[in-house]
Amino acid sequence: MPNLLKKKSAAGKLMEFNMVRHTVDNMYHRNSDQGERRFLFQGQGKILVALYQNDGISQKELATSLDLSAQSTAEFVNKLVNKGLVTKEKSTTDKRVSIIKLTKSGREIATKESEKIPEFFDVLTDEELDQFTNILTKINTKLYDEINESNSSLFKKTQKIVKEHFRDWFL
Amino acid sequence: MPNLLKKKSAAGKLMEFNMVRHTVDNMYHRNSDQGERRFLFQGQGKILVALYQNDGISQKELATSLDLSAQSTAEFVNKLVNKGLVTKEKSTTDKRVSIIKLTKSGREIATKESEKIPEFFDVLTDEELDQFTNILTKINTKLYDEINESNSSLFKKTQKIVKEHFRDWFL
DNA sequence: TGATATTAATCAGGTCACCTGATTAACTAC
DNA sequence: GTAGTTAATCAGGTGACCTGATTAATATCA
Repeated sequence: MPNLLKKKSAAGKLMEFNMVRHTVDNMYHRNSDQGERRFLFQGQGKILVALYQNDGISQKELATSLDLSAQSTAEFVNKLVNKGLVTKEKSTTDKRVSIIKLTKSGREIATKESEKIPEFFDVLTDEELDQFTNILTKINTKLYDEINESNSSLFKKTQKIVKEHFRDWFL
Repeated sequence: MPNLLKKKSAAGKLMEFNMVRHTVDNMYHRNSDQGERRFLFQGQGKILVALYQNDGISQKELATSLDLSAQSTAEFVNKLVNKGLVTKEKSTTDKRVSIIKLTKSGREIATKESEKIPEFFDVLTDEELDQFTNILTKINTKLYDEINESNSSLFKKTQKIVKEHFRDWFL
C-alpha cells in the first residue's frame, strides 16, 4: 500500500487535471463549435467513432457495443442523419433492422477526431511519456478489474470497444 | 518535441483511462445512487464543494467563481435547497442578493466527497505516484497556459478555484 | 400453419447539466 | 429623480442519457 500523502497528491493532481481540462474543453466548445475533446466518448461522437471502426452495422449492434439503450442510440443516429454525417437504411434481409453508415463528411470528422493527440503531451520528455503510459496501464487494469467484478458482461463489452477503438494507438 | 509514437501511446492510454473511468462512474451511478466520481466537477456537486471551501457566499459569487451562468447557478442551488443540503436567504444589507449556506447534511456530503481518494492509486508504487504527480503538474501548467492565452480572466478564476479547492491536497 | 414469443426500432416523456434572452426588483450615480 | 447597473428569476432550448409502452417483422413450436 503506497504512502498516503503521495496518494493524496496524485489524486489532487488528477482532479486538478480533470478540472482544468474540463475548463479548456468548455473554452473551445464555447468559442468555436468544433474541437471538443470529450467528443469521442459521448453521444453522437461515440456513434461516429464506433462506425469509423466498424462501418455499416445495425443500430442494435451499435447500441450493444456502446452499451447504450436502443432509444439513446436512435436519438443520436437521427441527429447524425440530420447533420448528414451518417445514413440509415433498412436491411433487405431483415426488415426490422436499420443499417447505419458513415457518409463522406461523417468519415472525415471521425478520422480527424479519433486521431487527435492533445498538445499538452509536447511538454513531456520521452521518459515521462513512458512513465505515464506505464502508470495508466496499471490503473486501467485495476479499473477493468473493478468493472469485471461488478458486471462481467459490461467488462467484455468495454474490452471489445477499447480493442477496436484503440487498435491504431498501441502498436 | 517528444517521440511521436510515445506520444501516441500516452494519448491512447489517457483516452482509454477516460473511457474506462467513465464506464466505472456510470456503473456506480446506475447501481446505487451514491458515489459518483464526477460529482465534484459538475452541477450541484460543484456548488456544494465550492461552499465547503467558502460557505455563506452569494449566489452571484458562486456563479462567478465557478464560471457558471447565473441561471444555472440558480437552478443547482434550488435543487440543493429542495434536497435540504443548502439554505438560501436574502442578504439584509442588499436585498437583491441571496446568501447560500451549507446545511449540516450538505456539509457532511461535501466533506465525504471532497476527501475521496480513488482506489486505483493503490496499485501504484510510491515512485510511480511521484512520477504521476510530476507529469500532471507539467501537463496542468501547459493547460493553464492555454487558458491564459485565450482568456485571461477565466485563467484567474480557474487558478483561484483550484487554489481554494485543493488547498488541503498539496501540502 | 397459425398462435405465441422475441426482436429492432420508434414514440412519449423524464432527468441532469448547461445555455441564451427577457424581465423584475433593488441599488447606484449623475 | 431619472437613468443605468446588478442579482436573481422565468421561460424556453440543447445534448446526453434513461424507462415504459407500442408497432412491425421475424422466429418458434405445438
